[in-house]
Amino acid sequence: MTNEIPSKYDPSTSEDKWYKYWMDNQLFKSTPDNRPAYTIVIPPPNVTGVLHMGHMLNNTIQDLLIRRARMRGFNALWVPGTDHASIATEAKVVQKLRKEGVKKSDLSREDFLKHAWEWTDKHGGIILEQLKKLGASCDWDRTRFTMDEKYYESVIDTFIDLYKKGKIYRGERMINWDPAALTALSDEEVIYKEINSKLYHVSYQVAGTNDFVTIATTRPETILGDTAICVNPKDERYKHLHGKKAIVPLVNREVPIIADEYVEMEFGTGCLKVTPAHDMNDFMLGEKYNLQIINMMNADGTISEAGQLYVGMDRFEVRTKIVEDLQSAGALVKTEEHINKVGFSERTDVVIEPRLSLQWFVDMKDISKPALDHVMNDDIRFFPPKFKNSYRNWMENIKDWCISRQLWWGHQIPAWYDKDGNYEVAKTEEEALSKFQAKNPAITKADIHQDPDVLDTWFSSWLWPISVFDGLYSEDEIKYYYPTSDLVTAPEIMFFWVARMIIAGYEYRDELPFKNVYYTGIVRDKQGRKMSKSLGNSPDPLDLIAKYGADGVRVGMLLSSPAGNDLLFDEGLCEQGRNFANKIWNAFRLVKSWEEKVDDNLAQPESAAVAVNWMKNKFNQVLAEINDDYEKFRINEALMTTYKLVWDDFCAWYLEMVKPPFGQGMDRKTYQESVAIFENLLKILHPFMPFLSEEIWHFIGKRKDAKDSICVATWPEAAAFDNSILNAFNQFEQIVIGVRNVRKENNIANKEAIELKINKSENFTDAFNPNIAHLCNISSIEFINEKLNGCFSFIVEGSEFFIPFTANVDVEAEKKKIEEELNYTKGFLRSVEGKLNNEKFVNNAPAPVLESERKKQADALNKIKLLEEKLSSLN
RNA sequence: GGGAGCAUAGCUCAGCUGGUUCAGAGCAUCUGCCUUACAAGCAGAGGGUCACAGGUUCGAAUCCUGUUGCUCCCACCA
Repeated sequence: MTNEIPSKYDPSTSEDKWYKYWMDNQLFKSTPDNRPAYTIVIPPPNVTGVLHMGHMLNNTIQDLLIRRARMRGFNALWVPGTDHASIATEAKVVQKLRKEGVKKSDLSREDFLKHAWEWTDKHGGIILEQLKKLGASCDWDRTRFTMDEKYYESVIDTFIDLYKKGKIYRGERMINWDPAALTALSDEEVIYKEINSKLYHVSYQVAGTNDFVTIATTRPETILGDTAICVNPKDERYKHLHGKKAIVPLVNREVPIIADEYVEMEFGTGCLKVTPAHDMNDFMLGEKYNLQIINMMNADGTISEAGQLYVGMDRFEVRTKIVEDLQSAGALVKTEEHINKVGFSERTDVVIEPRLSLQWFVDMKDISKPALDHVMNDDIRFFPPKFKNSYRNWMENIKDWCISRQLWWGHQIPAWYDKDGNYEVAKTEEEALSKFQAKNPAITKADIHQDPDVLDTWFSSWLWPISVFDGLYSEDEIKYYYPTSDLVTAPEIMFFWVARMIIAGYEYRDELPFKNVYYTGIVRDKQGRKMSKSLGNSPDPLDLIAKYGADGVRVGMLLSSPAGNDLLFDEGLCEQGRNFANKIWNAFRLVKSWEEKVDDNLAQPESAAVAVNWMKNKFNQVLAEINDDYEKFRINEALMTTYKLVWDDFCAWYLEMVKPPFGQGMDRKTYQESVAIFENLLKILHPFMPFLSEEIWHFIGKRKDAKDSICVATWPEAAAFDNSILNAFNQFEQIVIGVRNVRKENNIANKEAIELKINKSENFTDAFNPNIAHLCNISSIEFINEKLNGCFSFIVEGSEFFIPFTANVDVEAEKKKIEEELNYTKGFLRSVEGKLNNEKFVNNAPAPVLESERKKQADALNKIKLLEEKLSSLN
């Protein structure tokens, strides 16, 4: 029978089968009942995204947590879904249209959105299908999308609510402007890169004199917008200039020379040109000194009419041109090489332009307070906790959130404007109109228009843990599932997303959105580079699954990724996972083969009874460790502990101990016990390896009915364990290793039965005697009270073990070995006695430590005695 | 510039509030084995001044100080 089961586990035939089985039997479905809820909401991937290694790691961990919770009797719900990813998706649609020769500006908003929805329908959900390959046990009937009708509504309601509370305002601010996407970006969407650029020294004439003052700038094109020169008030070099005016070259504008501590005297010339419309800090100076603001650039990065010169030219062309012109005008003093950091758009990778514009903001100061406090006091726990520091740092210095984006794909801002620029925030056009009419009855629909901008994507995803339930389901559902239990995400989006969800949670439910946040690391390649599509160093997760099986990949990913630490990914890890699956598979083949060997006439051998008892205790001991690891989110530890339990304790020791001798039958009791133990192992393996564990589950032991899936099997109950049997096993293990070493060193074949004589010490336990004979091919065990000559021997815990010499004995090698052990033990004794002879140690060390040192001393003395006797017996 | 963290075997990491010769695990490496579940396997072995220098202590990988090297986050100097 066994030979009908292939010796290699083949995931490809089993994985799709079991996923279908889970779906058919609706095992991932959740509706409220009287069990406690355990909820995870997926960090929604971009709707048109494709699964990458980061998703793999992240979702494997979520699946692991949810599967374990399900088995532990929780009503486990994992809510899947996708994010509309406003700017990323819009950029892709624009790009696709461009390839078709269509410009966004040629389309109406409605037509563009039609294309965007087509794109979304075509690519959306691919990633969710990929997650199924991984084994993700989401309740797919609850799949949500941030642009679903109900979700859309809750986003709009939130905006209106915050506006009414005075937490949303509209204001003219310096924002990060993406001149390619033509939209504002939040600070978090700007990537700073070090760039080799040039520092241009340009001289400005001091008005009414023949004096010149030299400034340094990396952006000479902004000279067109200069409205001041600034020096440090303490700077002796420039004191004579205070209150004077300077003439901006080329445009010949007179601007004030102001003094402010902001200027660093050491940098450049210590003299700064001020362009309030095109630099964050200059804007600040502009406000402080009431400077003129000249917006000399258009939205697309070309020079505006206000710039006077180079109108319509691109900002980078102008940079080259203006340098030439400054040179011809004799205003360019010199050019230095300079490394500085320049902000780039995360999405379009063009240089960000600081830009003054009217945008919508959320006032974060008050609403973020509870979110800070509840993380700091561990109401919401972070794993690893070190991330609390950066969280605190960000929250304490939180700035208002610019939430408007000049895009079409997203939640359109519910504000309407009349022709004079007055606005009303309302849910519908009708409502807005009536608000306008209350002030001016003459206004008609034709006079007002909705704000064309949409909201920042994160303004919808910050509601995710609430809004996946909100609207579609009853308030009872939210009460049941919210707060969710654990959130698994990347530290990179701690501010974008995690912090804001916590803020929204307290603002809208007056409660935390989740209890624990587990931060995964970044998946890197062997050289430590982040795995990314553009670098081409990321394997396709689906290829990996095809090669190693989903279980193999899951194990591979989890083996080396402690919370918050980066995962250095290497295919070897998946190989290890696959090998582990195969090991379990073969253990299954062995146990399965016993099924038909069961002989009711056979009594359970004593060795098997001992092994079963030990294995049960061992299991309980390890289970306690694993449960503890899970509590602390030490997932890789839980896996490694499980791995060793299965591979070493179960396969290498237990199965060998209960395996009947060749050609003999199996007693029913041992068989049943073995199946029961195996089933328990499968249960703790299931969160790591859902497919394999399900496959074996159905072919070992009896299943009640079709729905008797391991997914819903009960997690083993933690039970007490007997340390004495575990200690006895350790002694037994050393004895077996001792015998194996004697065999190996002296070329005694395993097939050759040998005699073993034991001179017991008081520490010797008899519990495993039958197993020694069984595992080591011992023909007879005899207990003696003397030293034997002419034997190989070894010592375990004071007991001496003798194996009669065979023909090919190497006495010298044997002596050398004993001498080595003797030296080691003497050295050990010296170190122990060194302590014990130290008066200060004896006086200061606590009693238990002293006692243990004394015991070590006694044991060592005894061992030395035995070894010396042994050595002399060989002479 | 501000903040956080890290440095232990070739690699990835454990090592909790100082106390087993405390220096560990897995992988990798090496040496034997196709032993009737598994060569995707079995049995063994080697491998580390715990970054460096001081200090506290009877005792330090563990606590303190400094040095060096690395990583991340935040801010952004024209």
